[in-house]
Amino acid sequence: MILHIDCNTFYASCEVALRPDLQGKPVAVANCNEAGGGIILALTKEAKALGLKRGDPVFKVQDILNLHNVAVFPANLQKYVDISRRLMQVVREQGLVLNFKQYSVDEFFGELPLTDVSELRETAATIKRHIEQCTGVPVSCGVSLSYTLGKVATWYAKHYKGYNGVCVLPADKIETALAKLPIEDVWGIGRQSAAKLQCHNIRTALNLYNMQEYEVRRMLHINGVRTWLELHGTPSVDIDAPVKQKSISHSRTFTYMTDSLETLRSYIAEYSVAAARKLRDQHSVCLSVSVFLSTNRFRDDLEQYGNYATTKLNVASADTSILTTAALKALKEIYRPHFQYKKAGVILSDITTDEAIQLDLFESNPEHMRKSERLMAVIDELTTKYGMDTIKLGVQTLQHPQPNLTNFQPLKNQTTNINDIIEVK
DNA sequence: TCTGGGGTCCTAGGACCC
DNA sequence: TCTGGGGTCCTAGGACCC
Repeated sequence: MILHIDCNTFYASCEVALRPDLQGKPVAVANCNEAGGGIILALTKEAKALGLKRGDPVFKVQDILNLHNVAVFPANLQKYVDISRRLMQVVREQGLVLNFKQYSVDEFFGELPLTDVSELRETAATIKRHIEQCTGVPVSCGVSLSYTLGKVATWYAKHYKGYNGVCVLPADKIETALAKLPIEDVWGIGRQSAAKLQCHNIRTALNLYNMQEYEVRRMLHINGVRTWLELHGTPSVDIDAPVKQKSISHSRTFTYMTDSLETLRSYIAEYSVAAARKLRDQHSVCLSVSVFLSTNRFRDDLEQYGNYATTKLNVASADTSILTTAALKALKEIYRPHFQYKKAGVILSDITTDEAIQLDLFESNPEHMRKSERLMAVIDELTTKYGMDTIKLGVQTLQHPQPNLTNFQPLKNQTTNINDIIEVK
């Protein structure tokens, strides 16, 4: 049987786990620590009770946040990744789950070599307790015949209190469970597919389950068929994460609109530096550097413009200055004066491993490449040890404002910085 | 529904080959 | 002049996920 584990309000739970004094209090995590305007990413149930919702723009709910003194944390992905790694580790050490894999930062799949329903439920409950004790993060568990059905079981574990966070869905209960599940809550059925299906009066997961395979294929193509097979108990989705990412991007929505090329150059340089670092961290190089720009899509009183361009490199690289130069060249191609820009980003693609770089017949200089590698290694070491601001390109000139919140929490790296470590008295 | 960010895979159509 | 058949590769756009 497939086990699915989903962390409850993961980002918020991580912050509370490292700040026990906030247990039972309203806590929000928002991505408002950098240049972005920011939206709410995660909320504890106490914060949800105030009417706050995931996706709310921070500026719109600022009054509620301040009135109820909600603790707002800037999103700190590295910390959440560390805690999810710890979760992986404690489950593997416990040894009850086979083939335990990470699907996303807060979701996991594995296999339980059991058939008896009550045994499955007890084992899943044991795993849940162990995770919560070792990480401080509450989780929900679902067990069934396939990945999608495992997620269906977890949906029940979360939506019905009586399950206490653990739901086992055996073969003879599948149809009953699918009958109460809205079609748009099925994993793999997004907004577009849900709308299409609803036009054909397919409103629940059971309606989809009862369709013929060829009908599903015609409407939703191969991925729809995979979901359909999963609902019928045949594991068909690939949950194995690729070893290396095939594209790496870094983008932000700016706090203020700007029409200045100099400002945009500074943003694009900063995003290139960040993307190049991610590229080196996975020991890759890239051949394509793309840049995109757009105006504020929510301001219909202003003229809209959006575009992107790609610079192809002759030799694959992960050198910050080479990638930044390429990005600035692409920016120059698409920049038009007199527009108010709100968002920009850099995307690195055509990624390959840094172990076998195809040289350019005429232009490559192995000596330069060795120097570049050493320089990047030194920069990465410095910024890891002393912070990202330690050494910068000349074109990076930006300062970032802080949001205007009474209970805004300082960025703390309890999992990586000895000075931020949690104190136990 | 709406002031995020970062990914993946699939499909259709065009350009090209023999 | 005659209205084939069988491929590959690339790209943009769309759909999905967290």
